[in-house]
Amino acid sequence: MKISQKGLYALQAMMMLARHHNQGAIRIRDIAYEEVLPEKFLELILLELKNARMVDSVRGAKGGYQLRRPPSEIRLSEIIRLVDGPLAPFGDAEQLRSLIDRDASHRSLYKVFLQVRDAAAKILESTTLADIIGYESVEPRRRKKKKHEASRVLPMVAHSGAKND
Amino acid sequence: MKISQKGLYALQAMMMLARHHNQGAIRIRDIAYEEVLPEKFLELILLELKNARMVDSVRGAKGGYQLRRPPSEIRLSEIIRLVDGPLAPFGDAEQLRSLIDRDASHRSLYKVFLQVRDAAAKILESTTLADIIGYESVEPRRRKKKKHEASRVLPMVAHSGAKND
DNA sequence: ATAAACTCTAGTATATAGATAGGGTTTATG
DNA sequence: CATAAACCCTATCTATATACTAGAGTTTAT
Repeated sequence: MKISQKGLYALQAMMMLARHHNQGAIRIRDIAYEEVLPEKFLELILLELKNARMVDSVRGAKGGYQLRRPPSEIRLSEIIRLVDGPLAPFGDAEQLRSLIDRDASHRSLYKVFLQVRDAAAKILESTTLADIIGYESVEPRRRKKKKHEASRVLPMVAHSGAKND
Repeated sequence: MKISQKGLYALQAMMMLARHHNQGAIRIRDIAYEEVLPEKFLELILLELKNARMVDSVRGAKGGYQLRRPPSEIRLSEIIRLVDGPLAPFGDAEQLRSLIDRDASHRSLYKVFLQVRDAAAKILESTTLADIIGYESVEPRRRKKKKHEASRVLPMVAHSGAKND
């Protein structure tokens, strides 16, 4: 899975709308300004998000966009899948499972691909917009922090390999 | 990270060479035939693998390619990074760490990207060619096949709101 | 000498990415 | 009810990447 510039814009726009949740409709122009995104391109992205029923639009003067569900119910995986396609590094999960069943000589390779996909899915399906917005939202209820996802303030600099990619 | 067709070809070629390790130089033609890959395209890929010192070539008549190191010392991550670039879903690990340090308003988002990258790296850096040519020997886990999803003729299906990615 | 085989530089067709342009439609508001 | 604000929608454009193909050049076994 590759997250494109467009995918990043979509995530940023959704984060912005999450920060302004239940403040009514937000204009494209304001999203573009606050997140520093190309306005006309953002328009297309928001249209796509609307057609996917992740946001609602209000047309006409005083119009704009707003989240259709609370930030805590919008997973990063939804946004990424919509804009950039499957989370699998090759094909999609169903294709991989099919190849694992049918292609004996590359079975183990496809199993590894599926492992990678599952690892990504696990992270992106369990992270919501509420988890990643700095917040101070007008949301009535506070977000509860789960113990096992301790707030890591420092960057994870000590990871597996020494490589940068 | 996205694995391209070319990346898949590279992995398949390396798996073939691993299966024939220390059987001397293998001709491009034989790799292409056994793995069913376009010969001239494969030629370019092998050249790239050679320049990256992952394989050795023997020129002239009776020439061919062979692995430079034993299969157990060649990680899938090396091959993928060479052909398809960084494992991170966006940018590379160094860029992400820099963004985490500098871009306060998107810090948490980039942290998630880095988590995804680390998860992929963990898998791909710990899996070697020896692990995946194993001929059912090293079976990490069995996939159980459901009967109703048995035969499928894999269409390259466009992604929509599917659950399969 | 010759043919087998890798080496290397180009070229090509198609798709995707990342936008921009502009007219159409809807709606608040005075 | 006129008008401007704002979303809606289709079209177009440029650059780059992807997935190959072609062919001349070089090396080496026999």
